[in-house]
Amino acid sequence: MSVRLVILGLLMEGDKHPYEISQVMKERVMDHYIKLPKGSLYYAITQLEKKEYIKVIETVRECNRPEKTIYRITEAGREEFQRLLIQQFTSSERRYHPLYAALAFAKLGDPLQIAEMLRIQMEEIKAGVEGMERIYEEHIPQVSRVILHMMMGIIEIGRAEIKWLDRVREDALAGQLSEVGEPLDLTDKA
Amino acid sequence: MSVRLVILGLLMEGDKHPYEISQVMKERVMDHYIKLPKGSLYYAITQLEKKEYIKVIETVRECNRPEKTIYRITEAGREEFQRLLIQQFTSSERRYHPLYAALAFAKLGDPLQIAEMLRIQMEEIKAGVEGMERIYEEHIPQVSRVILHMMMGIIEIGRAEIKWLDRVREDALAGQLSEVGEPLDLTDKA
DNA sequence: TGTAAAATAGTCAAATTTGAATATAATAAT
DNA sequence: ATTATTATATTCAAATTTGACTATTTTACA
Repeated sequence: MSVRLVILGLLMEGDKHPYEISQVMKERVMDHYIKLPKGSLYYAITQLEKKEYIKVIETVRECNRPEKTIYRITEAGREEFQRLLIQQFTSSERRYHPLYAALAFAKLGDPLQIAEMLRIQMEEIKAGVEGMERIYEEHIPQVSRVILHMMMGIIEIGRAEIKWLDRVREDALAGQLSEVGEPLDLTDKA
Repeated sequence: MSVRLVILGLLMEGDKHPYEISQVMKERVMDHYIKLPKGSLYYAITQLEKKEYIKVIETVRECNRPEKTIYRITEAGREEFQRLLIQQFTSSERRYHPLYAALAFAKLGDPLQIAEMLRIQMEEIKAGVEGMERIYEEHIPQVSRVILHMMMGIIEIGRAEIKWLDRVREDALAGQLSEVGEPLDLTDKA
């Protein structure tokens, strides 16, 4: 799972406590492209410690704050990281867009309501793409090309989704979603 | 969750036993765009029955096969279906490509190995897209436009991913993934 | 004729994910 | 001065997912 990859990857740079991992991810806008809920973070930390891929270095208490438990990656952890990196690169996990399931049953819903919901979806995706475009521009001088590539991937996949949903929405507005035997017109109007 | 939507959606067409739901999904190639492992299917059935969205109609035993428990959707179930359909259409669940996490830590891996893994990924995606293109062509005369739209979405998102990964791979081969401050060249070479 | 594979139908323990709850301190706002 | 919000830091129960296992029948095939 990517959670472990991220934890080990960030610990490769230096010792950290779990909350700090979460912070670093935000600073580097990783939370925009990697999912890591807190529950999963602490759970994964426990698992990694059990398997001795990481170990506790010290527990610090500043002021009256809760204790911070600082972890360090072990030699076995570094090997595990390489394994996980390859696994992540070769993962053939399929991703299912929630709208696939929705569209599969669209005939049982109200076309105009569907058109409206698609419009909102498109706006959300557009907002996400524009946000990532800004982040991309800001990061050009600072980050490596591979990170820029990754961001550009998010942008272009988002753009493809918008084009796609725009066609579906037009059809919904025209009340043609349920028509059978009519091939789609895919001429690019953009 | 989409599992419940699918179960209720298929039961809207008529009574079925769990295994039959699984079969119908395969016949309609839904397994290509909706994830529904068996464990989750039976779990969801139990949950839906608890909440009385579906009820047992009869248990049949043919020959010496295991019993088939046949379910029917209730009136409350039909209402729940409409609720779930809207929820699915308005879901803003973000989808995280496994390669995002992989690329975020690519600097800690071997560039040539990464290029090779990206090549394999691209081939897998290409195979998926070509498979869906065939399914699309075959289904044109039989299914509603909304289903064609959905399939075309899968195809076009896949194509966008291939173009994206092709650029990343070129950079990996050129050993440029870790370079900082170099904007990407996005001129379309296709 | 034997035997391997695929289809039928479902169960279950274990791993994981989710999201809310806990507790305190610092900062901002009215 | 008081209230609200954000930040720090973690825990936990409950819901869900996974994937392997059970058991039988039918079909393919050598």
